[in-house]
Amino acid sequence: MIELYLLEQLKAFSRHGTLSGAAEELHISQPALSQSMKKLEDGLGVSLFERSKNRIALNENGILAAQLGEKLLEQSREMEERLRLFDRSRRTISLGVCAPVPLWDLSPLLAQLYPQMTVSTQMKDSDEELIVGLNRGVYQLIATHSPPDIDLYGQPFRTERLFLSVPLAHPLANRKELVPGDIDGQNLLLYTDIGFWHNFCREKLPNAHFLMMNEWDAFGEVAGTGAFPSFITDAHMERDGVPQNRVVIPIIDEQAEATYYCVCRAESKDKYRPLFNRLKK
Amino acid sequence: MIELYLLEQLKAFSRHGTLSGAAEELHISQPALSQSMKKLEDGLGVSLFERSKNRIALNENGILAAQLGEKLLEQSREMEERLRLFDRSRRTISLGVCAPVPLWDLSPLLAQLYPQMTVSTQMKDSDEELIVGLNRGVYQLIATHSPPDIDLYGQPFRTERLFLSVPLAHPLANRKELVPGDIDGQNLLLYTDIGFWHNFCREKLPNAHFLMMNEWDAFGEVAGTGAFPSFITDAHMERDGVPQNRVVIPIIDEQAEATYYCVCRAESKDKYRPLFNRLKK
DNA sequence: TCGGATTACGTGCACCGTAATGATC
DNA sequence: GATCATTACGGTGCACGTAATCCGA
Repeated sequence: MIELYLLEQLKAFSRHGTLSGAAEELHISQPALSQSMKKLEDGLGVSLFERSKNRIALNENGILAAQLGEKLLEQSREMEERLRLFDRSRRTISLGVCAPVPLWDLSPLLAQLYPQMTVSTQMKDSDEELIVGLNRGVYQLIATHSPPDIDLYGQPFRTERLFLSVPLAHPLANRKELVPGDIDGQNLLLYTDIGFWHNFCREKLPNAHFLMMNEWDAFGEVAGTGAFPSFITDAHMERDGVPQNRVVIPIIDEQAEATYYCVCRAESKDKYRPLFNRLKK
Repeated sequence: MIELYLLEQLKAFSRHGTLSGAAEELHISQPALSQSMKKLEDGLGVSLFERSKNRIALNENGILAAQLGEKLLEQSREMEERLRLFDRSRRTISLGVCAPVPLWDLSPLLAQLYPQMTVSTQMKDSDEELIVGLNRGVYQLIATHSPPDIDLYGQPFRTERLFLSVPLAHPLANRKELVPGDIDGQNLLLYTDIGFWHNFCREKLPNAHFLMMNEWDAFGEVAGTGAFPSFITDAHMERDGVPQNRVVIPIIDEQAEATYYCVCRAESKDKYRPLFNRLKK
């Protein structure tokens, strides 16, 4: 049986055209490479080189061998790659979410229920992307804000409702409720990683001016103290409390309220049964 | 880089399910195999086995690795096979002929003109088969009894004419010439390896009874002394002389005379130029 | 107790390096 | 003389073997 390191050496020679050049690249001595190539010819039972006294070159066999060898090496690399990827996928749960809040429930639960697995998460704006990813195996679990198709399995586990947080002195501060039209055109402070809520902003507030912030802490600080209105949700207030010195006004719109569903492929239902049971509570 | 012998060992283990069984098949010791499998896991950076104290089995990774490994080994074998075949084809001229007689000219000429090549010959009943083989690279040269298509290159180099050889006492012995109808229905001695002449027998002598002989010497003996008529050709008589105590009668039929053409692919024309030149004489 | 896996340790070979030689420019 | 390949020879790592140990049926 011919071994791959010999093919790697042949490949190097094929690139350089000289044993010395190839040997240098391979970090082995020239005589060692010379012997290896003999060994390769011997193992294959086929001559691969035209040898003159101090010159060596591939013959037709050698050219073909170098091509086929390179292909084989490529396939071997692919195989290793696939194995490592498969292994990684076996020990990680890839979680796709449509917004940050579902993570608050799912992350700790997954860590607790599957302690030997690592959880990797990705946020997408659209449920469609998440569903495609789930079906393709990119995700094992997804959190959407729409009920799952019948060929998937899932259940609702949380709702989130959108409010506007404005400074006390803000013109809207005395309102009891708002519709998107009240906000459109304003300057608004916005955290970048909000998943599908971006769609709400794009569709319902096409004329608003957003000040995007991608650091959560900094955003929290500015949102709590600055002069700009910002969005906040019931979920956030449950966790972090109601902001001081701000007026929090509910937004009345069908898209201002979301129900989150945890979804997996139908065949994985049993595997994630513990998770779904816990989410029911 | 992972080496193939490790995959071979993994494959053996995958078949047996135990290290001891696989080690036996591989003619190595059990500890050696145990270490090899560790080395494989280490090289791949992936666990392949579920180990309990005195039991070891493939895990999901291992199952996949065994599958992929087997595929890779298969590809490596294919590569070796292809190389050896290619090498063989480089140093052999495959010659397809439609009858034995063309070999008398071509074999010695090829041996003389291409002394470093070995010549392998194959006989076929139909020119079509030969031409397909030529186009597919199965043959480098063919001898047909019909002129070559325009996309091929070839030239005529010999004719052969069919006679019937009958004992002196045979009812046909006084005839000056024969047509197939005179012979059909008779018992005839026939050598098996006659190439396209079989077609003549099938088409023109559908009711004849053939006594097939596949050994040339034995055939020659029986044909020269026995009571049965047999075919003979001018080429044979030129080489071996006219048979004693027999009457040799020409057969009158368009298919009873053949002109042989030596044919190669158009792009090989120059390569076989020396051969064609010699055949012209 | 037997079959099977691992650990520990020794060994031989194969691969590689160094040195020397030969050959061509 | 410089470059490049081969031959010769010596060293070392590694794949394998043997022996010992542990474990479970």
